[in-house]
Amino acid sequence: MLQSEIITAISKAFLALFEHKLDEGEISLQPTRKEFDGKYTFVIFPYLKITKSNPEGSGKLVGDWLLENTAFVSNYNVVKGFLNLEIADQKWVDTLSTISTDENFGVLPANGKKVMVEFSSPNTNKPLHLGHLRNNFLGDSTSRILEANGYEVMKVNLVNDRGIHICKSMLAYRKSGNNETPEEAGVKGDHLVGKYYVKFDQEYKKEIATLVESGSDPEAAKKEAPSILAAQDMLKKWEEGDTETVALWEKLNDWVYDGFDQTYATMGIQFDKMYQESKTYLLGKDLVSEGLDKNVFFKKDDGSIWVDLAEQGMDQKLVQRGDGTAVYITQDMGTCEKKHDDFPFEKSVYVVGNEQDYHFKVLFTIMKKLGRSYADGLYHLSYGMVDLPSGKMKSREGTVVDADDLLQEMFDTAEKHTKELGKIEDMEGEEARNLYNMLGLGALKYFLLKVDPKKRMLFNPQESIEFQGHTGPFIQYSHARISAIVRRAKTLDISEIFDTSNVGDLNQREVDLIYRLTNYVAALKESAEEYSPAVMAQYVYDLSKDYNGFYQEVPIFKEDNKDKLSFRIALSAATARTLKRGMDLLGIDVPERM
RNA sequence: GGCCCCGUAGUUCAAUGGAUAGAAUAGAAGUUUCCUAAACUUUAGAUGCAAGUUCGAUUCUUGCCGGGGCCA
Repeated sequence: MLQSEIITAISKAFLALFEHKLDEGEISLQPTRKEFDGKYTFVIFPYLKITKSNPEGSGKLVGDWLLENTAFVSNYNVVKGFLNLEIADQKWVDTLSTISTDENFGVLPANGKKVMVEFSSPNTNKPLHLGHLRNNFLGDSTSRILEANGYEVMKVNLVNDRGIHICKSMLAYRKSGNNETPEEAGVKGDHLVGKYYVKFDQEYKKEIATLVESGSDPEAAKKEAPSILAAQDMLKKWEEGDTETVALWEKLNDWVYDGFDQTYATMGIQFDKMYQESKTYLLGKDLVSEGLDKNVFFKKDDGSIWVDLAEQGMDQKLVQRGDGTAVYITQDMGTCEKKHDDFPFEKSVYVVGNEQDYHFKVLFTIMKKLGRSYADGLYHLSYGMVDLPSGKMKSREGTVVDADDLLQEMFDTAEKHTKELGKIEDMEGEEARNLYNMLGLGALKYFLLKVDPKKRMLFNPQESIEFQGHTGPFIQYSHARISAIVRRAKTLDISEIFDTSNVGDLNQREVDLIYRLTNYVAALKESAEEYSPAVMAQYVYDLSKDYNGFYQEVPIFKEDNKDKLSFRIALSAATARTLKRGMDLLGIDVPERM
């Protein structure tokens, strides 16, 4: 809004002054640094060839033009090549008025484009862990941001429900499970199945040790151990459709799905569509023959089929084995095609860890070589691993943080903190419980989302449950405080909630805060571009911080501030709404009071 | 061995090639007649090393060092 008006004006200035058409896309404004006067800064250095003048002279020309030809630039100064613009108070007031009255502020109109977001992608042999949480929150938040940017979004979850890993759980269960059910065991279904996965691995390791003791080569022992042979045999049976095997598989998978459903519900995450690998793993073979026909792929002497990606700076990549069986990338090709058939997207985002960077690079290149028009819209939202202070998480070594346990711990901590503060003694059971969950989940989501997705991050359990500083609860608390002001304002007799005749001169804090509010749309767009909730997280945090500082300096209901009461209430209301909107894009609820 | 990602205050994170590298937290010192002190204010503290590109480099290029990942 305001930024784009300034950019348009600068573009006009260049046309008028230098007879040069400056594309609005290439003009960028930045916030003026605190130590200088002004609100927006236009850096003139890059345009000196166009202005054919020195930085100071060029800045003065543009500044003078803006001063004369716009109503909103009230003053300017030039320091070296930086043109600092000051904005008229009335413009800030008008801007706030727009934010306060526009019900759809910060939601861009539908653009008619479809985008699919795939995330979560759990395996059905064990429960969700901390790494999945980063994935889920990123996928969910990205979906919300894309939606707010006008896209029609479909959230999908491709469940890895087949393969050798699930056979391992099945084997161990059949051997020592005594047909126990999750109800009997008193645990969630996914945890029960995970238990047998661990059991299998213990047994398997013992067998290897025995074999090595009796003189086997360690590598060979891994392949010859009875357990692994049995698992492979079971996988074969499953693929052949053996009734008993499939029945066991279905039973265990159903339990796991039940468990996942509970966890997703706790996290507040839903999907529009589920894909199962058991139904998609045979896809892609027709694409292999298509690729052969089009000479995109080639066949080696042993019958195996490859693609040569040397042109793209990669190696040759196997797409089908000599015996005609598919490899991992084959089914991904097929699934990609199927997803597009189901939902003709312009963009498709895969939220998958960065250990698969190369895999997706290859996949997208192949789809492009096969001539798929949508291939340019394929995007791998790659994210780094979550480390613990003790080091890397390894499921086999039991150093994982279980998602359900962690969530519960967050809720418990929120309850403990809240009770210690003794603030909500008037809240009843249900309401208080909701608040604890809102706070615990908010703390966790914010902690995982505020970091640039592509970076590896450190998860410190102690810090994640902090409620002070750069955290979700800090923002939630700010929202609750502002809500209290708005509530109280309603009990006062204020004829006009936003009376512009009563504004007078704006102080610095007020301008800063409106300035911050206007950045919301910019943060929204930037997030969609980068698929980065981190940008939005930073935005809401800065807004909260500014508001708290504002209130400290300009208490709203203090006697000597009465003249601007309605204006400040409008400012508070707009801040609360924008905070809520931003937090919604992160998938974090904000309380009205806490 | 080949390719990819990451190295910023004690710690965890920021910074479209822009001005004196921002926050938070831990440390030091303060603030409550006014919304809800889960707050606010002040203070000290950092770009792995070495070159190059240019008006200007945390950012781009190259080499080295360190951490992680992928491919046989």
